[in-house]
Amino acid sequence: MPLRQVPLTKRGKIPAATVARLPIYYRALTQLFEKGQARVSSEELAELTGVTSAKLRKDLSHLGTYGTRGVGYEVEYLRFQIAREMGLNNEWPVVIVGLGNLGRALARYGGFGSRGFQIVGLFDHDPKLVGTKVRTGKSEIEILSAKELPKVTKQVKAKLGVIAVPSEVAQSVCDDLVRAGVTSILNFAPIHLATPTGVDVRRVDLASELQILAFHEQKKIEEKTA
Amino acid sequence: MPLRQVPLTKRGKIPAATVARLPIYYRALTQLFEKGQARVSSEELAELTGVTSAKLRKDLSHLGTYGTRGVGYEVEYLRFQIAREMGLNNEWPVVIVGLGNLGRALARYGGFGSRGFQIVGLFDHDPKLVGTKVRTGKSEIEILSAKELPKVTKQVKAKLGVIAVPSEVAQSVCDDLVRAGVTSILNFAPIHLATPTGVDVRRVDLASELQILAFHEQKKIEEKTA
DNA sequence: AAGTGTGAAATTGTTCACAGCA
DNA sequence: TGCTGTGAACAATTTCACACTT
Repeated sequence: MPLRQVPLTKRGKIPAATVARLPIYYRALTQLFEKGQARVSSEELAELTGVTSAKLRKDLSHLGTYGTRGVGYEVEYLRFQIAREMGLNNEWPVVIVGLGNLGRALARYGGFGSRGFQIVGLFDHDPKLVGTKVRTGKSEIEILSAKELPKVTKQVKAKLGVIAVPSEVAQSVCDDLVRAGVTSILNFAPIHLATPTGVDVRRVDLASELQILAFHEQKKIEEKTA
Repeated sequence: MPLRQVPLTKRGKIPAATVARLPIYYRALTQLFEKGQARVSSEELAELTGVTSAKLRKDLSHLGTYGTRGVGYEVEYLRFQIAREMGLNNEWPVVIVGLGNLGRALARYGGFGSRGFQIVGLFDHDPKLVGTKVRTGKSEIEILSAKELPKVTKQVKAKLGVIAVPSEVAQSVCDDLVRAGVTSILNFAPIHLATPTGVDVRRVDLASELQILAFHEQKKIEEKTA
């Protein structure tokens, strides 16, 4: 009987709403850590991240009991626990498909390269782009033809893929990625991608975000003229 | 007593979760419209947008009763109603602050300029960028010094602002925008912005999205080794 | 005394299932 | 007959408030 792996947490499923907030907490804790602050209260961390202190405590309680009553949380320790829970101590290989304005911005964006993610493949089907190089965080990386996608993605064992191509080809790119073994996709095309179960897709839609804000703006105006 | 404005809907507050999905429906309806399809069922539109048909019908029921039992929805009519509800028939002036990789990608991104949003101001404090021009959808627009932000933003009456600057200066840029009359902010900096009540902020955090995916990836791996 | 951890209550969002209309 | 619109059941999330620990 093999020795059972030490459980990462007290094995309760973490609610999706909580998972979506962990990166924000992680970010704030990193700032505090870099500032040299050793301890933080739920009240202070909540303030910093724009949630209520009760919500923050409830969120953290799903990971384990990492605080001290009457005192607060150790910044470094809590930061480490969140990183571990989120898998940020691993280095995740990521491929990006589509290197137009947005794709190139993403490739160059330091935030990806720096924390747990390494860009290992850039693909585009525009012959003018293929062969050119893009400076990502630390290194330069060459844009490959979209035809190379299946082979290269399998080779580097990338499980995470970013889609930054026009809507019309997004589904077909998605299919290629899934066939190549990608099981988590960040989709910047403003359409719904059909995927087999087991593949996670998160959509980031820049125009939608503005539209949601416009909706609220309109409500503000209506209130005034009501 | 002035004549009361015709109410846009049967005046019930639309749930936030529904509002967040309206842009997706709108997008799909636009596609159908451009394809020349006149009618659509909740089942078909749901499929296209990745929601269940029951959820879709419930969402639409908050706007009004725009369908026909036994038949479905008129694509063009429903599209118009959603656009109206979201304020997309207005043209919203938008300013973008920060024209690094991401800001420039946003400025050039056709999706903004095309539907209901017009970029009316670009600001950066890097002297190397100030004075250069960026091609947005239809026109070219010059990057102005961040010092001009308060004056120009007020002048053009922009209520929507996009923040694409480094975290360290995001709060101060936010304060400037709010003072200049902006009441809705799309924030790409990975920090929480403190704003007065009445100002809406939506945060889009690219690294967070990848981290959430990494979390799910890790769970998949744990399942296999469990 | 201070501040976490957590049941219980309240709120919000989703799914079900079917009445009602074209 | 087919498909919408919607109450009612259910599920998820947030908030409350306080027992508990240091």
